[in-house]
Amino acid sequence: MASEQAAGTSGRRGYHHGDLRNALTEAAVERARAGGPQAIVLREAARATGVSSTAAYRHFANHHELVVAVKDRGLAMLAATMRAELAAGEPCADPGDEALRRLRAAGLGYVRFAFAEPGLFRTIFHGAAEGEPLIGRRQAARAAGEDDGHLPGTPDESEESYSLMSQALDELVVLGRLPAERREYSDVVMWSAVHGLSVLLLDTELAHLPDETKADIVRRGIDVALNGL
Amino acid sequence: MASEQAAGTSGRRGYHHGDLRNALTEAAVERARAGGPQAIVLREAARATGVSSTAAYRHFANHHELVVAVKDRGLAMLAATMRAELAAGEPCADPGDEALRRLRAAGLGYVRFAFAEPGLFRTIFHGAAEGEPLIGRRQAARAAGEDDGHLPGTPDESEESYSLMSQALDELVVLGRLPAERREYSDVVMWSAVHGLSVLLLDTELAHLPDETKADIVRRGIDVALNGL
DNA sequence: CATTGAATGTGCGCAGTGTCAACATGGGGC
DNA sequence: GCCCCATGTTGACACTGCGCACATTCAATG
Repeated sequence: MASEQAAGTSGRRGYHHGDLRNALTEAAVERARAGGPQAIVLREAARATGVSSTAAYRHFANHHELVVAVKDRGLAMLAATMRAELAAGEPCADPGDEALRRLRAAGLGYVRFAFAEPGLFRTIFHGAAEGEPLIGRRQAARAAGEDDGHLPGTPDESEESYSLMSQALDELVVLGRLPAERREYSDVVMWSAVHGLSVLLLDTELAHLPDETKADIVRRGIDVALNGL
Repeated sequence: MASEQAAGTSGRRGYHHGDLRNALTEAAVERARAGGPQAIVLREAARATGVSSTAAYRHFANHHELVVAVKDRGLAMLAATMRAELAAGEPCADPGDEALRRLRAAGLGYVRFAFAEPGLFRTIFHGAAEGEPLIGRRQAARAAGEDDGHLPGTPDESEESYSLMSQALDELVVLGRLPAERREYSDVVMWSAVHGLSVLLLDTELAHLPDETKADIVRRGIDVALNGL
């Protein structure tokens, strides 16, 4: 009866699937890529995986947990895109220029991901109405003991996409390219700049602009942020 | 049978309601304020208005149109908040300073609205998956003839929240506080800055920060944008 | 190796949603 | 005064998330 999934791929060995949670998540990711967070429907994911709807509830307490799983995947892909953007450009000789290049590349990677995977991007930032932890959920792994200079409430370092920008900013301070007193909140402001660009160019009439114009706007936006810092 | 609505308020005079579309929209706005876009449910709005669910389809082609109506109201309230913020501060003597003050106030008003009405704010920017006109839908009123320097795809002037910032920028150029060659895209960048701040401080763990910290971040963010321009 | 209990998957049912089709009503124009 | 059409109503369909009772399998234990 299992129509869609060929038993070959990480297959179900009989009655038990073997990796249902992952399979469901993957199916959900696929839907989210195509249709955004609204397209994540538990029953459909189950159907696509060739399993009954209620089976999903053995691996996710409710629909929302499925969405959270998709968010995590999206976050990982976002970080990967940013890392790729970092690696793409060639390093600058001067350490200060290099740190700046990395900051800019991180921001660009952020926006690029939003454009490349709008469905996932929208899914990542969705449904935060009830103060749920949207980013950096993996903090559970770290005991809540140490009191570093870490701004509480900020995405913790385990969230790579955030730390990529944050680290570059730290370097800029060390290298004297950014006055230390302006370091505070700079990470959040930088993040907010690229996020705002992404959202507006994606979910607004600005989305209808030709791609080159969008690219110009993004460049301008990032420049403004870097200048302003 | 009509349980909730007292027949007093703009009442139904018998079988026909008289102003159903508005009544439904208002009910929907109320739900959106409390629970964001997801809370806009057509049947509920009808129920709250004391009317059958399908009656709504005489005024809205589908659920989405109801949401659009709520968006429009939200947009109007956003503009009102920004205008209020403009009027709140006292004007500066120097025209240049004044234009700058207005730009800053407009941005601040934007963020303030997001904080004051998160549900509506989220509703305004929601579900743009299929290139729908999110902002400035009233453009239908204006024939598509004249070719001003208006960047096509940009929210048109009828969208007040946008034009408030745009006008302030124009004044800055006229008064020589902003080089003309940097004027292009400045509006979008400014908009994106305040939007990014709003979204992140609302739909992220940053939402858990104490209010004063958030205010600091917003100030910093706006300063960075203004500086960078 | 047989048994047994927990993990996993199935079927069925409930409440709630968006939407459509067929019918009822009543207010405004001839 | 009559008739038409905008407006509102009832009933139904397909779909969703989710809970409950039952079926099956896997793995550990005697």
